[in-house]
Amino acid sequence: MKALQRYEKNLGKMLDAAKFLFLSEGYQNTSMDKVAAKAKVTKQTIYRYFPSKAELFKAVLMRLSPKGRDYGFGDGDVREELEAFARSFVALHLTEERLGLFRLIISESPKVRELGKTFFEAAPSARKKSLSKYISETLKTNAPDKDADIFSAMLLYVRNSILMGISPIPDTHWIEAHCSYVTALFLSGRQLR
Amino acid sequence: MKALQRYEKNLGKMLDAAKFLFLSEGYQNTSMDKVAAKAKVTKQTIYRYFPSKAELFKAVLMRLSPKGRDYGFGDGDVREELEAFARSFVALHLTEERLGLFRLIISESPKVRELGKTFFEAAPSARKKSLSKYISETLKTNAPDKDADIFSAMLLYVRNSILMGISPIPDTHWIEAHCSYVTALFLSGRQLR
DNA sequence: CTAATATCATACTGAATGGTATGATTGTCA
DNA sequence: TGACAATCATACCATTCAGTATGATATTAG
Repeated sequence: MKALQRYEKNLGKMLDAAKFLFLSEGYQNTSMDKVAAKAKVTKQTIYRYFPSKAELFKAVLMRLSPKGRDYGFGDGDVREELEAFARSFVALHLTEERLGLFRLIISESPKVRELGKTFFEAAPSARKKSLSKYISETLKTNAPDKDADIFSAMLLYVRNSILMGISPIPDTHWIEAHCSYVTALFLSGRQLR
Repeated sequence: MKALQRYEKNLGKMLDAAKFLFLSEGYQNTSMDKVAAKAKVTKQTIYRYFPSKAELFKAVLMRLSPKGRDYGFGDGDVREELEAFARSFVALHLTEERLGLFRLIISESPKVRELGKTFFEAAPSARKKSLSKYISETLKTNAPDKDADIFSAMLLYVRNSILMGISPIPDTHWIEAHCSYVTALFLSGRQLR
C-alpha cells in the first residue's frame, strides 16, 4: 500500500473513532486511550497526527462542519415548496449525528467560546438566508429573517425533548405529518404576496 | 447561634456555591475543592452533609427544580392574555440561571439519564398543561397540546443562539416586542372559538 | 537488500481530582 | 465548667488521564 493511501486510511480511522466517541460521550468523557482503542491504533500514532486532544477535537469538528450549500427552492406552490424544505430540514437535524453535534456545541461552547460562531457561520446561515429570501419573495412580511427563524424553531420544537432523553427520535411518518401541520399553521398566519 | 440555624446557614453556603459552579462551569469542571473554596468551608464539611459529588449535584438540582404552579389565565382579550403569558414565560427562560440549568440538563442527560424526565415532569408540564387548556378553550384547533409546544418553541427561538454564545441575553424591551410579534403570528394562524 | 520511517507495545511522568484520615480548634448545651 | 459535636487545616490515597519515552517490528522507497 502506498504511503499516501496508508496515511489517509489511518487518519480516517482515527477521526472516525474520535467523532463517534466525542458525539456519544462528550469531550471530557472521551479519553485518548479510548480513541486509540476504538481506532485500533496506538496512542503514539494519534499523537503523531495531532499534537493534542484539543487539536483532535477541532479536526473532528471541522470534518463534521456542515457544508454551507443553500437550499434550492423551486417555483411551485408555496406550500409545497415550504413543506419540501421543512421535510429535508427536519430530517437532517433529527439525526443522531446532528443531535450529538448540537449537544456537543452547547456543552462545550462556554469553554471553547468561538465554537458556536464557527458552526453558525457555515451551513445554518446559508440555509437561513435562502429560506428568508424565499419567504420575503413569496409572503407578505416585513421581517423575513425573523420569520425564517421562527419557522425553523417551530419545525424543531421536539429537539429539546429528544436531547433531554424524553422523546425518541421520530420516524419519517411523524416527520411528514409534523411538517405539513407546521407549514399550514405558519402559512395561515401569513398572506401570499 | 443555635445549632439548627448554623446548620442551615452552612448548608445554604455550600448549596449556593455548588449551584453557581455547576451552572457556570458544568458538572465535570466543578471540583469539590472549588466548591469548598467558594463556600469558604472545608471539603470535609461538605462530605459531612453530602456523601458524594453526585449527591451534592442532585441536591442542587432539587433546589433549582422549578415549582410546578400553573400559569393563571384571566378572562380578558385572548391576545392580551397570551401576550402576558408569553412575556412571563420568555423572561423566565432567558435568565442566566435557567439557561445554565438548561445547558446542564442537556449536557448531563446522557449520563444521568432520568435527569430530563425529573425536570420536565415538574414545572414545564404544569405550565404546558395550563397553556394547552387555555388554547383549547379559546381557539379552534384539534391539537392544542401540539399548538402549545409550537407556540413555546416560537417564543424561545433565540435560546439556542444564546446557549451557543452567538446572541446576548435580550433586554425586556426586545422581549416585549418579540412576544407581541410571535403572539400575533400565532393568533393569525388560528381562529377564535 | 538496505536505510529510513511509521507503527506497535508497554511503561512511565505529572497533574488533577474524588474521597479519606487525623489531630487541633471552636462553639453548644447541660 | 466540662463533655460532645461540628468545623478547620493539612496531609494523604488511589485513580484517571494527557502526554512522553523507548525499544522492537513492520513497511516503504530507492
